[in-house]
Amino acid sequence: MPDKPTVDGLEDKWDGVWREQGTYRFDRQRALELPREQVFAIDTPPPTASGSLHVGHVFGYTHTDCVARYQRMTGKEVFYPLGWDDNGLPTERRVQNYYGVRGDHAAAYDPNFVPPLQGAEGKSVKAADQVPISRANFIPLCEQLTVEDEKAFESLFRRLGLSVDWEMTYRTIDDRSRAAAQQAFLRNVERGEAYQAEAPGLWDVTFQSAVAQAELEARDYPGAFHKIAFHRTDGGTIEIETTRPELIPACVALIAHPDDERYQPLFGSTVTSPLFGVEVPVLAHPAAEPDKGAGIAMCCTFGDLTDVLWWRELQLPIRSIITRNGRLTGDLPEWIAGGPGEQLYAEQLATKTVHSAREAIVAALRESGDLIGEPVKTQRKANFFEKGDKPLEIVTSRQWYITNGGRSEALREQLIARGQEIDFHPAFMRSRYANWISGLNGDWLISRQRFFGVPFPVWYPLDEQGEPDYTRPILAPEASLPVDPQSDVPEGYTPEQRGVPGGFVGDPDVMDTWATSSLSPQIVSGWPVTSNAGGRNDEELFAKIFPMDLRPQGHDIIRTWLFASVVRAHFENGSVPWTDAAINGWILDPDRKKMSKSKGNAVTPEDVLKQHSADAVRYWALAGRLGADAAYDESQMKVGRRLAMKLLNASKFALSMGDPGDAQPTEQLDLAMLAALREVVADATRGFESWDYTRSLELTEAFFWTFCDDYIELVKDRAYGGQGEQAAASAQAALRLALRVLLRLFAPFLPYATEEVWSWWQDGTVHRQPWPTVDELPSGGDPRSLHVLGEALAGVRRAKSDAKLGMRAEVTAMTLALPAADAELVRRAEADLRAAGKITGMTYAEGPALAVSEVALTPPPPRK
RNA sequence: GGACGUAUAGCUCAGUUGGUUAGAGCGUUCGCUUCACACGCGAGAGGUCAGGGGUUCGAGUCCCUUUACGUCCA
Repeated sequence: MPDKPTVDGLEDKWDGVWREQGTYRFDRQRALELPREQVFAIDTPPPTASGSLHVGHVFGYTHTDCVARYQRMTGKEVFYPLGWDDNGLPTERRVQNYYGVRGDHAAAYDPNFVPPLQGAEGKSVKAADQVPISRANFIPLCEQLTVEDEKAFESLFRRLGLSVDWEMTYRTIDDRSRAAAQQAFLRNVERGEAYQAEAPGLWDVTFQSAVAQAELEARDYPGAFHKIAFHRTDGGTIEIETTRPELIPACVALIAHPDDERYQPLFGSTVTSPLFGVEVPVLAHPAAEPDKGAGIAMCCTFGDLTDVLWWRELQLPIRSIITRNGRLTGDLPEWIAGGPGEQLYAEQLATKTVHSAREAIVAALRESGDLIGEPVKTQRKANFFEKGDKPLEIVTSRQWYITNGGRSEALREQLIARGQEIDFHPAFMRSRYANWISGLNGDWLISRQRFFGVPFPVWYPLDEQGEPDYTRPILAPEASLPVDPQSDVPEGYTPEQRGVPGGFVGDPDVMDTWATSSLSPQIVSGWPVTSNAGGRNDEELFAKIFPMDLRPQGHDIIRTWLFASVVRAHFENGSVPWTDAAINGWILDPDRKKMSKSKGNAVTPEDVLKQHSADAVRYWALAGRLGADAAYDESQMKVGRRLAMKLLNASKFALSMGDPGDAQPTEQLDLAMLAALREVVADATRGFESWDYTRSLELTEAFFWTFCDDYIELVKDRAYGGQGEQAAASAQAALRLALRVLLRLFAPFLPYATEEVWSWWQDGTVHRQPWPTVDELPSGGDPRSLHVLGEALAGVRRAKSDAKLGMRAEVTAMTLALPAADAELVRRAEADLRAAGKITGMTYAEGPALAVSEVALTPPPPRK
């Protein structure tokens, strides 16, 4: 037992011990032998290991750890792995900045490639200065850097005290994950749940990739309404308002609401577009908004998602002019060729950016007189990729999709019903899930034209002209997974046939990262992958723990990770992936804004942990309730640190009173304190069982302060022997009994301080002790006794405080007024009260409520 | 425009099936070297429970409504 205990340094000491002793190791054999309800399996979010963590991460992970620790102490075998979501765009971007490179599908492989930079941070390298390199050169850099980042993350999570089994980590890009993602995909294809389609989709010009609905973010974007005249055959005009005049050459129809009387006479007629003279129909569709602009809109294929809807539902032709690089197509569109706008298009629009094309068109409209008035500036809502900063375009391309209910009422209902099988904590989070499904407008687009991800296990045969035949995809056999179609060769072909007529070509795309991470329950639980890549198939374990117990995650990814996981388990396993979902809130900075690295308001957890200690940071995190956003608040960490310090000091003091051997508590006050603790044990357990562990912490903490401030103060004289040996033994026994229970109640919250104290006088780790039960504590006491004695002591303290004297002042006389029943409780512990209050003279009086009066005080002698 | 959530002390938050005088911590004020802790201890001040209406013997809590804020969707 140290002389001056401190929380500093406990992390290094105990993390090492826990690692060495395998304190948190998952015992597979025991799990298999136990009944299912005695196993607790957690599907932890794999963090994106790109760059540094911020305190927002610490928040959610601490909550999960607290639950894991509690469940472990109740005797369950806790399955608590952790993975790294290393594939995907965040990693690519970090690699680009770190090494000063950029993936380029057109670049050739360089076997002797050395990156121009090592360890650059942030945006110190301009995009234009990044060296374009081949996919084959780019991937190894991603591999290298993520491994480094993951080490830093693990070390931080260990320091935080996460009780995960660090021997069960996985990466979403490792062999097993890739094989699992590919196998699940192939089965989706076989069952008709995945398909490829040539269809209009959202496209990020900057990242050169398709984007899914779940990755959208609507943002305000400056624009201007242009009032533009379309020409009727009778010589009149129809005026429309648009923020995207550059799309006039792509116009396929004008559309108004069917009930709009202004346009009803025109439905079915045709008009011609200004400048280009293309004839387009005037049609009716309920998605047109009568009170927006002129109430009639031009439909272009494709300006936005409404255009896609119209195109699909009204069977309109495709007149696409925006290409993947965000510029207008360089080929003269056939519907413009030979018309009045041919020259305009060829000379001023072809290959131009959207921005320059708009300027050219507006100038031409002004000249032709088809621009009515001047453009009016406005803020329009535009769709952005959540990680991008240019509005998304819609381009038509061939992509893979997984059905998710967006185009099937029946599937939508099934998936919403799956949500009913999951207990959400808090329960209202289920409506986020159901709302998202109800609002889906298409299937899940999973192709990404990126580099660092899981490739599609698919090739396409090439015909005599060297064009791929997408109708006959060559699927990799399950036993061969994982495959990379860029380097692996499909059965029946030779490497020389790659890219030549009559040969084959690999699908160049990778999957959306959610298409892999949505399988995390299967990946971690041992779901058998036919090839057993990575050697971690475990059919027995999978049968035991799937569906898992708990999915903890943030509310912002209900629409992505949670939903996608339910979709995959629904298809592959015909069940939910887990029975409970615990949804944590965000960390807000003091201005109530979400803390995030990109906003520059994030605090790095390394410094915070060092400054306040892991227990302190955990205390802050665990004081935030499930589902509620929490303010970043270092003052709460200071409180946590104070609590951990108090636990060390009070425990040291209590233990220093002496070891009573086999003696049992007999004194009334001791039994009263233990009876109060019985209630705390019952309530704290109830808190955990109802997913309200914050309440358990509050209850335990409140009791602990009473224990320190009142109980210890009241009994310390007696415990030192002031009332004889037997009375001392009772106090000593009660102190140790209480401590043994308190340490276990605190263990899920403050793993370091509790383990430290436990080690002073007990064997083994506190984290493998059984969760306390009321039966461990004697039931004979009256909890009210501790309360009344505490009140009486407070009265004495108040008198001294009012007299501006120290607590060492002697009370030579006082009157204690209180109800008779309470007086009896005080009398039975009067010696304890006298000693704690330094009371040498006191008399009792009858009164309705406890009150201390007529106090005579003698100041303490000055100390030398 | 729709869905969900939030509104209680200067700040961060509790407040159970409706039931005494609405609680805690931080901060603040005053005091105290007290033989575990000054990273400490003791005491005090501080609230029209967002506004309005209703149900009830009784409302912070239930119902209606208004307002503000947050998130997601359109």
